[in-house]
Amino acid sequence: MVRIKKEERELAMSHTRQRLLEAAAIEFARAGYPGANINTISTTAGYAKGTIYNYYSSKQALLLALITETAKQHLEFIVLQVRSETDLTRRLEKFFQAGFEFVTLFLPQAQVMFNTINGPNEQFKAYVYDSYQPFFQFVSNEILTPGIEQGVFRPVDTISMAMLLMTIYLGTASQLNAQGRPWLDPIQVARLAINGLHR
Amino acid sequence: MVRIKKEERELAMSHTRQRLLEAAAIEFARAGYPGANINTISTTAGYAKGTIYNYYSSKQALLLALITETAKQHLEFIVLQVRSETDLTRRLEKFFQAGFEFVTLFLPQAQVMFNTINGPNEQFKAYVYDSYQPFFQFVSNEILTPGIEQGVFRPVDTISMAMLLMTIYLGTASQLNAQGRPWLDPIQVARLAINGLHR
Amino acid sequence: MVRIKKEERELAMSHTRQRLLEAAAIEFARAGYPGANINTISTTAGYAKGTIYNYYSSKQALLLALITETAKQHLEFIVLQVRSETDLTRRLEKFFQAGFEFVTLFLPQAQVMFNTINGPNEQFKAYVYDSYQPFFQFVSNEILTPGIEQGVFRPVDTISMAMLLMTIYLGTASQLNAQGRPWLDPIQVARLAINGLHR
Amino acid sequence: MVRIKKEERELAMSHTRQRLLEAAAIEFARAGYPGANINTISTTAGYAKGTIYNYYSSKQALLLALITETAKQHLEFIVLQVRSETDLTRRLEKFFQAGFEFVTLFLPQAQVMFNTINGPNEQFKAYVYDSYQPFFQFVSNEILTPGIEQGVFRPVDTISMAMLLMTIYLGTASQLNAQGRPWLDPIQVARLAINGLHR
DNA sequence: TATGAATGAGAGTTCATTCAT
DNA sequence: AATGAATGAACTCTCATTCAT
Repeated sequence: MVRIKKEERELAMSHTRQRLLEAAAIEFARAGYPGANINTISTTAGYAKGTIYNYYSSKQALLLALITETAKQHLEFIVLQVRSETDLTRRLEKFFQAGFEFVTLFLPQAQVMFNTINGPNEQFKAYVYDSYQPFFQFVSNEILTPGIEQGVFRPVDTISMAMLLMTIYLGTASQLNAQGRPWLDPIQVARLAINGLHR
Repeated sequence: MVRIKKEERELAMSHTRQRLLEAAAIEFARAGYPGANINTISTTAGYAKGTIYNYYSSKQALLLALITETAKQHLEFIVLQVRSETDLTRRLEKFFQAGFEFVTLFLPQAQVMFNTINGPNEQFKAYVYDSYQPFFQFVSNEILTPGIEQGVFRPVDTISMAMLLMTIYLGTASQLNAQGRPWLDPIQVARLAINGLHR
Repeated sequence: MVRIKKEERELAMSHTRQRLLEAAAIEFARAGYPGANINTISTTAGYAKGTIYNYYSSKQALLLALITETAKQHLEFIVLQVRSETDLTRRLEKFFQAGFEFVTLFLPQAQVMFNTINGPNEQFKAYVYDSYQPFFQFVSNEILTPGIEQGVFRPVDTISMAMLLMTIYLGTASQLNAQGRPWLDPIQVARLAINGLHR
Repeated sequence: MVRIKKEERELAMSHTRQRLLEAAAIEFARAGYPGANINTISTTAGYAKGTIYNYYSSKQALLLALITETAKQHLEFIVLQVRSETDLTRRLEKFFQAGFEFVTLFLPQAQVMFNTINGPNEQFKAYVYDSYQPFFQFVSNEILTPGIEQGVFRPVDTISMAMLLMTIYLGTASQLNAQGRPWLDPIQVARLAINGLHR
């Protein structure tokens, strides 16, 4: 009895948490961290002002939770698609394609990441980098290193090149037109990177 | 007599204005627009809180003035160096080199531009784009178009490629290490772009 | 259950609102609109500075709410007493008497009205006039017009005479001695008006 | 030589003083004392911000000087016209007529007096009353007392009636329409007062 | 005498956070 | 678990006043 109630409660709380994170993404994207309004987040999620503090201890904690969550989704989303290719050049292409697709599908979340990583708050920036470590590892281990080994790519420092590719991806995908879509073509960006990497 | 006095005064005011802009760059870079503190800016510049309003009508006006000023300097700085080269490939390389150098020399100003262009405020973003129009024109007219005509570069849409290059430049140059220097090598970035552009 | 809670809350909020309006009257009366201090108002009402903005969106909104509220009370107070008389001359006398009594009973509110109507802010002045329209109507319809019809008063333009009487009332009742009481006798003022009106 | 220079200087200063007072009247009338802007006053007068402090030690001192000056002019203006009549009833009428005329001719100055006397600042109010003492004396001594002696007016307490008449005059003359003219007819107001006073 | 750049106290307002219900 | 009234620190901006020139 108690068990069931507990489970129900946890389910409900998890649901609330999700709604709050979604609302937080929208509001942080709209106004940036300092400009974001806690009240707006709660209201958008369908709750009252105070509710948010039952789930997150502060505005800052809310942002960090959102970053963690988004980084996880982001990695998962891209890894799945990239791994579906075996050809390394195709993988690189897919990396940019999937990346741009993620931006389109999870626009507010993506905007928050971009703004945070390009924003002035060093603490938040570092947190994003930490959260994206697996991402760098993935690009290095499953695209660049095997590509170099197979002689498809020029021999480069994989970690720093992974960072460069990530930077290019983030930089280009974050340039959005009025409809909130990237105005650069992922294929064009990918081709630039591929040409630059091919031996 | 009056003439000299007036000139002296204008010189002094211009000096004050410069100090305020410099301090504004530092503070806006440190904390972003919403987090920047007007009092800190004045104090950093060596003046009292109210003085800033003798020169700029609002915090927003101050930021816009800083953007205008920085864009002018930025363009001038890069154009001078790029034009010293005649070879188009070297020009592209120089573009990235000079760009990265500008970031190192005018770090706070550069950070403000990067943060603004990647920040959530659409009005400010548009203002930066407007201020950088001559920049796009320059890359298109004096690097890409002649390069394509001479057969050095692949035929591409020069305007959209100029934007892509700018985006890559901004994206990569804005990734700074703890010492405030770009942790990517401009030559590496330039080579990627050049390889991507060569026919 | 929820119903009761809601009602309780609304009651409490209404109470707070009243306290804030009372405090606002005192402070606006003490210092005038531009000189009034929001912090003082909140504190006088027993709340913190910010609380006021949970109820009124701005200092201006607070003043307008106070004017509306006071005009309503003022009209009600005077109408009730004037209507208790049937003789028109007595009604006019009662009008002044009740008016002066209102000033004594609701001194800060009355002072705010007087100061506002005589102050330099045209917007506020117009708002007061609008709020007092029922007042002019009342004096015209229930004192002057029937008085003229019964031959008690000289035939005059009732609306402009109503304004004149109001002006005299406001002008005389607003002259307060150090104890905050009108230093003119309402009866004396009324007699002047009555002699002036009698045929 | 020195003598002449001194005189010249005093003449110039007196001229400056006049212009400052005129500008002060306009600005105080426009915005009230707390809302009035010292800078605007100086500029309106054709001087720089600091100049005003060479003549008046503070904003408050400026207002008091303006009140003194205006009261003097006001009295002079009315006394002259009232004394041209010998009939006491005509004198009372003339009192209102001249008073309303003064408002029309010296609108900003008049508005400042009205606003000050009806405003919340007790110190300023008291200063106005002091400055108008000769006025009360004049009405009492040269209109009411002889009128009662000649049996033209009812026997009343002249001082308090003088105050009442002044209050009515101030109250009615201060109600200005959009063109800045009193919207009550001085003759109508005078007749009311006369009817009220006649035996 | 006139100037106007500099000052800084003080204002209205916002909003993250608390906590009693 | 959810609420929302209350809080008060912190912010941008205004403007009377000073004073070196």
